[in-house]
Amino acid sequence: MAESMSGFTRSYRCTEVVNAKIGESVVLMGWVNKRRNLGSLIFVDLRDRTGLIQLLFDENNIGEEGYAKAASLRNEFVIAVRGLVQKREGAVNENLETGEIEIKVLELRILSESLTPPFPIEEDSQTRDELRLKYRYLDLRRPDLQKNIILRSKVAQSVRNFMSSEGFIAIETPMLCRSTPEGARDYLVPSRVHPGSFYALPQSPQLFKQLLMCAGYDRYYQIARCFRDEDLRADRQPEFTQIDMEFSFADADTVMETNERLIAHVFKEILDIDVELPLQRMTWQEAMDRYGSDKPDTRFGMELTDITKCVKDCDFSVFSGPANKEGSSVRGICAKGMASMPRKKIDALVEFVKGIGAKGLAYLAINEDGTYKSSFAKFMKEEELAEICKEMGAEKGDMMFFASDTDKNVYAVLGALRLELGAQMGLIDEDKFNFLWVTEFPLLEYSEEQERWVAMHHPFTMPLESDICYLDSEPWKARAAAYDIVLNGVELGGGSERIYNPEIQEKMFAALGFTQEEAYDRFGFLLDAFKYGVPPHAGLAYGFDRMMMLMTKAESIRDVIAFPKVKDASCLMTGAPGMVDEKQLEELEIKLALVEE
RNA sequence: GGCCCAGUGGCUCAGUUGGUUAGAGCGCCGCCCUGUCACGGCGGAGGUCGUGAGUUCGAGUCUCAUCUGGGUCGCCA
Repeated sequence: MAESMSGFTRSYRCTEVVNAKIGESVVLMGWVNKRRNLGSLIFVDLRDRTGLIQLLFDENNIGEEGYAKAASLRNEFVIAVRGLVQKREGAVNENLETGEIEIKVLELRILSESLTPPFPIEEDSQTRDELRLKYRYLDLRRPDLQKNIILRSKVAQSVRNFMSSEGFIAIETPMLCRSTPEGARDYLVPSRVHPGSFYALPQSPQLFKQLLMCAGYDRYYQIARCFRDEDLRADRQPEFTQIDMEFSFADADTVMETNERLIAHVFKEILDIDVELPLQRMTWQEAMDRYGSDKPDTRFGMELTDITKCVKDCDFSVFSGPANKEGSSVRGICAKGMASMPRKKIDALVEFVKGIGAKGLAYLAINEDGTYKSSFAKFMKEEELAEICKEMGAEKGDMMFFASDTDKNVYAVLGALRLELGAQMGLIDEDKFNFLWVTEFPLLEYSEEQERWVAMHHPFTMPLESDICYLDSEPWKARAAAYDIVLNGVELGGGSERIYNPEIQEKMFAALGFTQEEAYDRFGFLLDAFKYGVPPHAGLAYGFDRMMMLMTKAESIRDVIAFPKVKDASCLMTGAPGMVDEKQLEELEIKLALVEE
């Protein structure tokens, strides 16, 4: 039977009862974490979000009836106790924050009973995700998850404090928006008042924050929920949170400088980590050439080397073909001391890169005796091999891998292989936090699917001033005044200077293949706004969930979000998304035409 | 949409080349126990192996399909 807590007022959370409270009469409430019944003595570990404290039930203190009630306690019962804080008579528990004390219970109330939980409520859960997510409210009781969720709150508060102190104004932007044609798929919300019309949930507050700059708010920020109807990943949820900001009268340098201080502030306050400023900066081209990635993990070396010029004239057509083709190249990475890598492991790496889109993987090892072990040496002259080794900086005992293809594919393959080898060889220092800025992204990238150029960042990104001249004739050559902040090989956030000149904006739309009408139909309100006095502006947005993953070293984004969704974007706890009543559809004037497989 | 991995009592797993009543630890239930904290001791309940079909004298074990979850490629301005 559930009892009332009437007359009881909780005096502390569990671990707030410290040694100094010995002798004090306290009221505690929480969950039964563990009971140990010794016959004439019962110990209960009481748990709340702060941790554990031991309760002692002794018939001499609590009476026969109270003792019987204590014996009936089971895990996850919610109880209230009144008692005295005392120094433990038995051994101290070194593993417990409150290990030197315990509560001699004088009165017990069972506020709520519990079924036996479907899985243990404990740290480092071994239970499969499916079950944990179905009973998320139980999973969220586990200390490690509580730690992450509470840390998330602290980080958000730390960000707010910093932004506020820098003169940023917190403004909320709409969740019911207009669907935009660029970018990810939108989540759509049907309008009842306008049958056949739909709102879209925001993929980001991009346009609204730019309009806030037009409106003179000068500096804006928001911890904003965003939505993208795309497939999930270990670090991607359909709804996610951005730390979003925009600056007026500011350029890229101001945005980067301010955000470096934000990062340093948060990491110092939350993790007591000193981030050395200024952060390293690297152009996109340099990042691709050195790491094969626009979000390089700089915690280890093993950088890419371009050997195109070494193999231009060789007889190995896999190399010489791309080596003599515009936009293609041959590049390699050198795994130090891995020459004796067994055949089986090499084959596994070949399979790995095939998954990235490589046709194959060439390798060249220099054995300790100076001879070669290679998949292609037989096609090459001795001096050509020596030239490659020299260019690669390889020595006896080293293993080299090569990719030859379009630059894009070579970067992708070697970038991924580098990370894989780095992990396999234990080169990554997990305690490091390596930040850097990647700058000067290409303005456009070609979409094979849409068979046109699309904005790499978004269509409102300012080209570098020096590259504006390319917009009319060769827009693919233009670089953007865009920047990403990267941490340990993860894109933490990104931003850009924005176009505030309607003429440049129209050129941009033209480069993207929009007609004047299409551009005005979708973004007319923004283009119009630019006609009424718009300050130069720039901004940035962080993926807050990813930031939390890195700060907590979580392997899955689900470990830093209270109620995450699974791979097919459904919620195992609530069953969302679900069917709706016929009546609801009627009101929306929507008829389903489900296609049967 | 493609590829890969997993699915055996409440939880986590084991289950030999397909062969008689499918095992273990934890948890759960009962009894005993005054200082435990992974409490201890004794006893007990509980699964037909995600689902369906097939191969076979015989399938947890092989085949196919399917469902569920995870990872990844495509996708994610």
